[in-house]
Order: sequence, then structure tokens, then C-alpha cells
Amino acid sequence: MSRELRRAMPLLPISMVMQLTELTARQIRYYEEHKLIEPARSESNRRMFSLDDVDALLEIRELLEQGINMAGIKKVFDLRKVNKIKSLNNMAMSDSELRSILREEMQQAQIMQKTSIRQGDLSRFYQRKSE
Amino acid sequence: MSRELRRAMPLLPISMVMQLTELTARQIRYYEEHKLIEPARSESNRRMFSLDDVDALLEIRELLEQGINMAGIKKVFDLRKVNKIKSLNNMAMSDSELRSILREEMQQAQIMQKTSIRQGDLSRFYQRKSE
DNA sequence: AACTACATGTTAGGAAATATAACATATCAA
DNA sequence: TTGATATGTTATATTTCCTAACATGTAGTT
Repeated sequence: MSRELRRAMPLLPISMVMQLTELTARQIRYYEEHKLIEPARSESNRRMFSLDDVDALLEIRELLEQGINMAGIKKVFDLRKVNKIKSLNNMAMSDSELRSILREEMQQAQIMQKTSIRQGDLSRFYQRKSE
Repeated sequence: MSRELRRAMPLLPISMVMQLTELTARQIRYYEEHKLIEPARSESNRRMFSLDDVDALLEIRELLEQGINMAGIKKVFDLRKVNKIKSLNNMAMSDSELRSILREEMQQAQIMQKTSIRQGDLSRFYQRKSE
């Protein structure tokens, strides 16, 4: 199985994702509500997250900590997508498309100016059964 | 984070492992009872499995399908461990140790003679939310 | 044929996780 | 002050997972 597929495989329950990301369930659900992530669902409607989802959430957390709001993050993610596509099919894009992208990037830059940084650590979720 | 650590990280609930391995909860718990795997536990006592655990379970399933019993599988796993250590510290082992290993390998070979093969596929656990 | 051991199924009862929905609140900007 | 945004909190229902006990099918023994 390819690395990409593995990272996209929905395996983790929300409790694990909470630990991995240090986000509350409320936050995670809220971000889903706003389409920043779209975790899969089990048959019984439980959210199942992939490692890609976790990555996205970690990024959301970072961007939020930098003072960017939902709308801004959504834009960042969209931009990311565009760039991925652009670099994938290295075909040149039309001028108007490029201008549109640049415009968005400048808006982003503006938003980015109000920053503030903080950071937590991620090294607690590894416990083995004590025998 | 290293690849090894990631594979050893206990992330998955038993329900996921059931899907990934096509084993029942009863089976998985039984194998744990017999020390073939030792999944971590969450604070609330739920089993949390690593990808390594899943690998082990897939192997257990294969060996069982070949007619090998718990005791045999335990031996196989122990042998595996010995080989790993042996190849790690390439220091020579004492003759008695080597003889002991050979004896065990011969026993294994005997057991292995009563075989029977079957195989399932593993390509169902990937569902995305239909919007 | 009756016994036994092994691997697994099944059931019961309880504790914890998760879901949705509604309401509360802190902060910031207009 | 008001309004929007992001998050907390609470309530209620459903589902998962745990342990423990008992049941059962298959092989191998006696």
C-alpha cells in the first residue's frame, strides 16, 4: 500500500486526535463544521481521522495561534490546493488565473501581519502497558 | 519522528484493528491473553493498537490459517526476536545457544508440515464521507 | 464412544466515548 | 454597545469497549 494511501486512511478516533493535536473535541468539530477538514465516518457515525487530517489540524492550530481566523485559514488551504495542482500539471496557467492567485496571496500577507506566536510540545501520547 | 516510533505508536481502537485484520474482538483479546501481542491501554483501560500490533495480528492470522497453534506461534515470534538480536549485535553466540535455536527451528519445521492455505483481501476499510 | 483441550462464539452488565444540539461566554472590531 | 467569532459547557442518546462467564465445534486421546 502506498505511503499516500496510508496517510489518507481514516483510522483514528477523535480522542486520539485530541491528544495528538492538543485540540478539544469542540474545536475539532467546529473546524469540520467549517469544512477545514472532512473526516470519514464509521458506520455508526463516529468520526474517523486520517494522519492527513491530523496534519491539517496541526496547521489550523498554528495558523489560529498566529491570529488568523477561519476564513483566512480556508483561503490558505485553498491556495495550498491551487499550488499543488499548479505544480502537478506544470502546464502554464492563464494570466488571469495567476493574477487572481497573486491577489489572494497579498491579502494573505496583510492578514499575516497581525501575528503572535506560541507553541506546545507533542510528546505525551506514548504509553505502554506496565506489566 | 522516526518511522519506527510511528509504527510503534498506539493509535488505533480495537474496532479499527478488527477491520484491518478481519479478526473478531474475541480473537484479538485471546491472543493478547496469550501474550502474542501487548497493546497499550488508554487511561480508561481501552486497548490502543500500533501498526506494529496490526502487523503481528496479520501474521498470527496467517500462521493460524496454516494450522499452527498458539504455542507454535509464540515460538515463531520468539525465534523472530532471537534472530533480530542475533543480527543486531553480530557478535557470535555460544554454541549451546545456537544448538538450542536449531532444535527449535526443527520443531517448527515439523509443525509446519501440516499446512493448509487460504487468504482474504484487505481493501475495504477506506470510506470517505459522501457529501 | 466418551473425554479433553483449544480456539472461538455468545451473552450480560457496566463504564466510558462520541454524537448532536442548545445555550453561555470571552474577545475583538465596528 | 452591538455583533460576530471561536470556544466552553451541559444535556441526552447511542455506541464502543471492558471483563467475566458460559457455550460450542473440532481434533486428538483414551
